[in-house]
Amino acid sequence: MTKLVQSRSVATRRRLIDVADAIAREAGLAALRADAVVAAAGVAKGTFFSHFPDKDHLIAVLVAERLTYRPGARDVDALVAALMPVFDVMAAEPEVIAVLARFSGAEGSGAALDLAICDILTDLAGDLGQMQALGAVRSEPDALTLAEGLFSFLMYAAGRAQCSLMSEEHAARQNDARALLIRLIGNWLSP
Amino acid sequence: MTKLVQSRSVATRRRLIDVADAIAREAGLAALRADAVVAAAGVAKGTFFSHFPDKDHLIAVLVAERLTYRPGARDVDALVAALMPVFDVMAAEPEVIAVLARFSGAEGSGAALDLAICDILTDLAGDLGQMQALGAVRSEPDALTLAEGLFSFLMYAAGRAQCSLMSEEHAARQNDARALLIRLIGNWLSP
DNA sequence: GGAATAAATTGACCATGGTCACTTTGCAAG
DNA sequence: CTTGCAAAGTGACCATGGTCAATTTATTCC
Repeated sequence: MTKLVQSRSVATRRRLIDVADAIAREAGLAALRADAVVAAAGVAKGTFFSHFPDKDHLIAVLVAERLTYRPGARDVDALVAALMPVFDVMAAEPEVIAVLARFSGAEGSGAALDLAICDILTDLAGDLGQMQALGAVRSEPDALTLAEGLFSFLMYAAGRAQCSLMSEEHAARQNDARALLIRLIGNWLSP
Repeated sequence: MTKLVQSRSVATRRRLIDVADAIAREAGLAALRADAVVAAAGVAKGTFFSHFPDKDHLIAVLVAERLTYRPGARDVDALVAALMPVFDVMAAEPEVIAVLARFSGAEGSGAALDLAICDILTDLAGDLGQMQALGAVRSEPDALTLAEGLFSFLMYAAGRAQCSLMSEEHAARQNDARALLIRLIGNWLSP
């Protein structure tokens, strides 16, 4: 009664993801076209959508592979530093937030992304638990709740970082959002 | 050098919004089709997109009109109660979150939605300022920062409330998300 | 090997959002 | 009134995401 997946299938799936990742890194997620992926991967359109319910699910996989949190922080500054790579990925392109907003909740929708987020929350909660024991952060809400709060700040600040305009002003907004994020985190964790 | 907008134009725009709102309330935002709006409003497709850069901008207007916060809360419980209508709107349909995620940041993108959110943040900050003076909430971060934190919790919890499945399980998730939200808010505001 | 069944893939086709060169309408000055 | 110009509106057309009945490829069992 198991599904029985052929190796050919996982290879095709892998190829689709890799090709899409290459295009996305080259031209940005916004420029990702299903046709282009399909052409570069050497498969038909239908194959794409038999592997992913829709394009966003593929993007979710790409985003999931980008989102990584390195655990080990034992004070707030280190934690903030460790969260910056996550924030940078979130704030880099509007599509990331769109996909996060769509899949960050409903278990079983964005599969890969769900898992990635879940992992991050777990790792974060782990670190926060340690920090609570050390008295580095407030002890009142449980570590997981603290972690969820942090994650919501990340998403909010990343949304704030988006800007339709270019370079200079964009950089300014990024900094604004980063400052906002750090302020929120500080106040959220302080004992 | 002012733009000079004809009354005919504002009438058309209003009609588009009203028609779209009617359809959205009847069949849901997900079922909103540009063609349907255009047909019901009695205008051509091009007119739609000369009034709104894309469909999301129209949806943003609809959402903006739904989002309202009644100021006046002087303790945390009252505040939570006052935020529930906002949460309900956010959590009602996935499209709401999508549009919020896209427009909640970049000033000048979602115009109407930007303003609505800005209003809410201002009103919230006002109430929080009063509450700080009364000692009902922590006084350390400024009221606006507290308000932004609350808003980020709202969005996060609303995202969590989404579920691909139906009625019963959906209701359960809604409650989970609501409990999460209340927990986050409580810990965020407690002195 | 050769059915029989299941998994994977195909590509023509459709739905829908969005564009743009052109037409029509409103308005102000002569 | 008419002429000129800007605002508003039009609809054929295009781009792209997504569908599905039909086809090809793998696997299992005899």
